[in-house]
Amino acid sequence: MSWTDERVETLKRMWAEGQSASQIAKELGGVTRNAVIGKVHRLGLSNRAEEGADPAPEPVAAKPAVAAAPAPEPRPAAPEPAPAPQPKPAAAAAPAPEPAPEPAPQPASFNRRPIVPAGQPLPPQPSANEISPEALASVREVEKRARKLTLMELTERTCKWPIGDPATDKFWFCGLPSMPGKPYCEAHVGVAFQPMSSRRDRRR
DNA sequence: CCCTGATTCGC
DNA sequence: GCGAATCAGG
Repeated sequence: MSWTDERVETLKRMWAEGQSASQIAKELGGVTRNAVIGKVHRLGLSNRAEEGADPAPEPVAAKPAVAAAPAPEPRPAAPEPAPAPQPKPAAAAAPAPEPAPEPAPQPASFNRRPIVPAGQPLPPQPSANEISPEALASVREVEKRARKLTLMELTERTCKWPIGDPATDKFWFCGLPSMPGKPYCEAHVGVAFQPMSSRRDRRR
């Protein structure tokens, strides 16, 4: 495999999106993460910091709150890392039809209903059970940081907790590092595997 | 161990 | 220019 313009484009885009070298390598295929990193350096885009903006520390979170209610910040607007609107540098004479990937417009006749996959491989949703407030808060927090992987992107070590409605585009898998030997990340393990007890003492 | 990026250096 | 091997770290 060689670094064609197209592949370099993908590399640039994904790197700008903050994807890891290994993820990019996986996407491109035929190259290792080393190759990707090497290319990144040769292209001189090693430094992901674009502007002289603040160093913006990584959103360190995820610790399931040991003491004191976490009181999760009501962060209303999901920042959505959608960067790089691809500044088109004035394409000269080219008409450039631009394929425009329209995301399947729903016909008005489309009847939406609360379809639930019925399959039982899906883990219990947080709302379906009594979850400890800590675990719940942790899950909410972690879902904001989900890597939003597709089914194909899951590996043995990525959290397979589904997020969103499978019937819509708003569906993905958590994708954060899973606990060794478990299918989910720490937060989701917390809500997936319950001791099952809470309602045991319902006295008659 | 799993993963990350950074660097070196023979090709 | 390329990228495996290696280094340095989380």
